[in-house]
Amino acid sequence: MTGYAPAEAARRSGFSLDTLRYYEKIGLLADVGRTAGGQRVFTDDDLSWLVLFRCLRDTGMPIAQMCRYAELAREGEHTVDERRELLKQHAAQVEEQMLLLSRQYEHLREKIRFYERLPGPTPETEQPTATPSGPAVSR
Amino acid sequence: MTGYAPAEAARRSGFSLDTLRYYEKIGLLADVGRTAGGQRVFTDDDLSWLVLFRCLRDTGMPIAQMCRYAELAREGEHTVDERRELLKQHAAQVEEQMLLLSRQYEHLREKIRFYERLPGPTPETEQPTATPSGPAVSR
DNA sequence: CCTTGACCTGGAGCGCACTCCAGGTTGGAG
DNA sequence: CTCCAACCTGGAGTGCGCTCCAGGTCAAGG
Repeated sequence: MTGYAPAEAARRSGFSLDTLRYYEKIGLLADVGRTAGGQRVFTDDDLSWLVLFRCLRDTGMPIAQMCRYAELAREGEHTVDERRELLKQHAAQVEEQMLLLSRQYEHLREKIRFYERLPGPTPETEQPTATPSGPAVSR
Repeated sequence: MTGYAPAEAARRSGFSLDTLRYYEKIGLLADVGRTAGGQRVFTDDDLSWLVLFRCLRDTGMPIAQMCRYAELAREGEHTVDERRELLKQHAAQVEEQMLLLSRQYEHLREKIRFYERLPGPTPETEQPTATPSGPAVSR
């Protein structure tokens, strides 16, 4: 019921005004209300969509796919299966992403440990990944 | 000692040929060897740099920062402190990133659970985030 | 020697997700 | 009623990280 002015919606969603307008322009966020004079009024429903978009965006979903999802949702109840599948597929990709990220994070930590084992600028050779910890070549 | 042809280096590093050339062009990868005729020859050292770049890239470090790191490394041993700090700062950002990612992943899972609780296309209203699970507004 | 596939260069182009701008309108406070 | 900050529109511009291209060169097998 409560309506939010653009600035307030931006503040609450964490998206910029321009991004909100952009999302509407490309049809990601549809049917945003307007005042008589044409200024946008965001509802709680719009806000919860934005929360979802933030979640999907933060997890790396491309905008095109978010559009697809939103479109399906607008099409009605008979698309729930497809929507669920879309989200499940995305979740699987996020899992992969998390795995890769934590693996690479470990490499990074190892490299930092290497730097911490040499207290000050020592003489001698410098290799980038030559933390003596295994074969340098990955895959 | 072993030298790798461009295609082999690409295969081993997982970067495309174009990307390897690009990295050299912008000075990220420096002093790549050449044959008499001008064709690149990658060393194991180059390869280990590429492994590092892959790690940093996969964890979201912008190229400019990788360049900074590489430049420092080329400057010599007196930059180890700065290099360590650079990596530590990045690691901190990666931690944040992982936290955000897993939090948003949880939201995603919750949404999927919501979809799984409704077995087939049910009638009635459809709300995007209206998993009855708390305030919709996240900030 | 000839062929052919891998390689070279400089530079243009691309896809994504915004972000910025000019020039005009709206609407609530005083 | 006046003011001015917040808003509107369409469209151009940006930053990043590649990716592609044309037109030429290299080098190993036959």
